Amino acid sequence: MEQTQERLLNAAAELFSKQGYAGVSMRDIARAVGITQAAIYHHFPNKDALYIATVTHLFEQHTLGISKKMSTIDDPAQRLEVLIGAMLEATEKDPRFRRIYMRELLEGDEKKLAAIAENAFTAFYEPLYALMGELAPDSDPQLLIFSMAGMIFHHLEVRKLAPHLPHAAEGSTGIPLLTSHITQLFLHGVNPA
Amino acid sequence: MEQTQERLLNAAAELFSKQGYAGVSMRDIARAVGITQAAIYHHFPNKDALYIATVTHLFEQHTLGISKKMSTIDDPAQRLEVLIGAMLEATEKDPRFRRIYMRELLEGDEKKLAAIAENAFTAFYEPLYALMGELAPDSDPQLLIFSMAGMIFHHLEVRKLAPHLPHAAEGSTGIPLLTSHITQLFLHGVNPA
DNA sequence: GTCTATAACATGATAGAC
DNA sequence: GTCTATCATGTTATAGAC
Repeated sequence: MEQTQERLLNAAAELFSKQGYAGVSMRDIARAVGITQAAIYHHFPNKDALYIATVTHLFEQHTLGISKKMSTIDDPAQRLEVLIGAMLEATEKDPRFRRIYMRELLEGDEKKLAAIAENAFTAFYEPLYALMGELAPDSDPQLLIFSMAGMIFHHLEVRKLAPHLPHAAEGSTGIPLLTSHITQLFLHGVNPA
Repeated sequence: MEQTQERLLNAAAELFSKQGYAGVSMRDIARAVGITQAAIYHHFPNKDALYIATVTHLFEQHTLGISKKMSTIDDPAQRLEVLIGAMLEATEKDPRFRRIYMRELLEGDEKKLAAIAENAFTAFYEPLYALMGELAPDSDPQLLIFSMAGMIFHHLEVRKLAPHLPHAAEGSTGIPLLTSHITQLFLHGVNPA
């Protein structure tokens, strides 16, 4: 069973994303996989390494498909819409990526953030950076990336809160609607002429 | 010293917002205030009660003067810029509110979120809703609010990660620059004609 | 590759002196 | 109101059998 490592990574992703690093014990993860806590140490040297491997694995899984989807499209505006739609779809289907990302921004120490940035994020970041350069050669690409990502993540993150606010929409907000909302806002602002 | 309770709440807010519930021990909080761990139990019956009191206190404190700042301005676009600037400034000056908000979105149960929405957000939410209605009568105000909030929060949240990404900007990104970036993007999109 | 056993330490909470 | 001392439990990690 070489696949134990894979199962560990998946169980860990589920637990860490929901309960955070400190909120999950090695026993919790072992129990989820059906082995004892000590056995984990055959696959990973310590909790920290398991966590970093988990995050890396999760980021790789998620960013790969999106990058591929983008690479076939020439028109920048169209590529943007595909990117936004793909990110929304991916993180709705599997919220673990988005939760870990948010968590790391909240409590990640410098060392963990550096590891994540290097191991998991750089490959995904480059095509985004290029896209923003094409869309708006005179703006700061990083600012644009962060604005886009902030909208995407927050719309999904806020779904649990939204129904409790005044003027709550009757139906739930679907991915296609969010995709076009964010794309239009990003391209043309609040009131397209 | 009746103020020990207040100091406990402030220290707890700082620590919980940074490290999460499970990531903070009663000893950590006690040390930050300069008393022993056992002494906390004179003020709060257990860790859970301390956490809930902390969040409530923080959200009450943060029932913002932002609404007031907005209320004096007639022009919607100008009001938007003031709002964005004020939110950026407030949550940079005291990141605890923003962090606890993000944290509650991540792991808050339905009951807590409902309480937060009603007690802390409704009063702040209404003028935003009105502003979006003025700016874009044909768009969904809630979607616009979430997009705006997502950008604001994410730009500040991502600051720790940004230096580790490729093409990292040389200088740090200041509030005035972020304010104009978000405002312009929100009003006119990526490439204002 | 997984187990049992255990070391070494951290944690939430309580008891009782002052 | 705060202290010291303590308890019971949970934690990461290691050692060694199978």
